[in-house]
Amino acid sequence: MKTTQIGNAWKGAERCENCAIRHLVLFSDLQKSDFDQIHQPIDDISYKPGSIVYGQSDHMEFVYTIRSGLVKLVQYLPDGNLRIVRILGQGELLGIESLNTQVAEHKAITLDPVQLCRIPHSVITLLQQNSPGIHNALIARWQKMLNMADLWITQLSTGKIRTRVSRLLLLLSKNSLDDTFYMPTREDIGNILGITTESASKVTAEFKRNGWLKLLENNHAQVDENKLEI
Amino acid sequence: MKTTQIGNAWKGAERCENCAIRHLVLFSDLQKSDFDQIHQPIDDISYKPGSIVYGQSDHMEFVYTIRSGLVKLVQYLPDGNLRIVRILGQGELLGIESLNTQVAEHKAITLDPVQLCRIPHSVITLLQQNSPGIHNALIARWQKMLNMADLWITQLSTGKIRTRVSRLLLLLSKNSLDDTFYMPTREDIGNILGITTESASKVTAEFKRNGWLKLLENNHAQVDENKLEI
DNA sequence: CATTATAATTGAAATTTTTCAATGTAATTT
DNA sequence: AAATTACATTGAAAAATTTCAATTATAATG
Repeated sequence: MKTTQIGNAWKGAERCENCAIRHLVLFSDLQKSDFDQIHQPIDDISYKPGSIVYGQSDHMEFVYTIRSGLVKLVQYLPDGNLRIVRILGQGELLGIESLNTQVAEHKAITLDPVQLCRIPHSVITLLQQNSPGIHNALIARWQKMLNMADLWITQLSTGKIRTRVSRLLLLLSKNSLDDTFYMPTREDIGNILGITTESASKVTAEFKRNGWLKLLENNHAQVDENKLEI
Repeated sequence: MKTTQIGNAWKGAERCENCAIRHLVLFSDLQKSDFDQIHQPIDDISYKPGSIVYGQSDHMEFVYTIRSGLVKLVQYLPDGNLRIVRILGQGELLGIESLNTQVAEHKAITLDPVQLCRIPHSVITLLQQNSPGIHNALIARWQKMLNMADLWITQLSTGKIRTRVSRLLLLLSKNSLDDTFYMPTREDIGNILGITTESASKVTAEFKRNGWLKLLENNHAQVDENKLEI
């Protein structure tokens, strides 16, 4: 975990102001004067694949903007079982729920090399008082999260396994910028769909045999969207 | 569908101000001066069980506060299949997502006799500009929705059917104010859990035979929480 | 109250999914 | 490059779930 301080007590958030992906993040609507209010350091942190950003029930003092990479949100059942409830990517906010409760609802684990900006709760609170634009940015994130959660229920937890694996791969493919996408491990596919690792493997192996799914370097893959959509 | 106008162009929202469940609804934090800004009518509407409040993809100009009763949110898959993604009760907001997009993400159907307050989007927009308290009230609803959605994924879409039916009944029971709760039809249980009506029936019938579930008048029921928790 | 319609239950067979154990493959370390 | 480790695949049997068809119970209606 490598940390670079983006702003600090005297420099404020000038680097946020000029951030290459600012249009994608929470601060897109802010003005220069808004940035001048920020006096807490906003750190830019790099994570290796498989790193735990925070754990379920952790006390939280930060939220995290994803600059690049993918993060899975995992939730545990009382019996120790778990389910992956979302996968978040660039521009999305980790730990948004902790702004109100100070507690993380999920465990957040990086899937690939990830860069996050760590924003203190106090920065958000301050902006909420003085920079009304931040509200819409936050609500937009809530809305996106809820849409994704509903999609998880409707598309990924309903129907036969083959259908659900198809829907997941299509989703990953269509959300990707190029024609390849991050291919989760079979275990993760299982935990996304609520099925066993073996069942996930049987279906993905079948798709590969059919030529509908091609595995590439670096945990990436490519699908024939037309074939899977049937 | 019986409508009573709560406020109107000249009376404003004085009845909202004195609403018996105001502490539970979106307007809990508002001051007298806030209510004085409201000049659009807020109607109080009664629905019979099984009424459609709005449909998926409907153009929306209102959100709805639940004064009493239960409402299910249904989402359709492209193939015509459907899933119930949430059940909402007193104090919760229907159509919150339409505040940003003007479009309903779900079909909303009443489960029992329901009373709703229909609030024009314009009222919320106005309050967002002048009454900062409304933001927290809205965010609290987003957060509750997302918690419920995650719970639906983790608890209700994971595991064997018997476990999932147990979890659902426990959830309904624990969210209820008294020791009875609204018992969904077996078809609805199926659409909540993503299983067939028959499977839902087989398990609930078994619970009844075991004496763990008792059906009462009026689509209500009671469970032995200790037995189901095993 | 009798009738009709709707919802719930049940059982047996078919299908799907999991389980368990073994093997194959790929990536990483020594 | 060999050894080790982790991940992926496969097959057969067991278990869970769906399907389909029939029956029973409950609610709604004239």
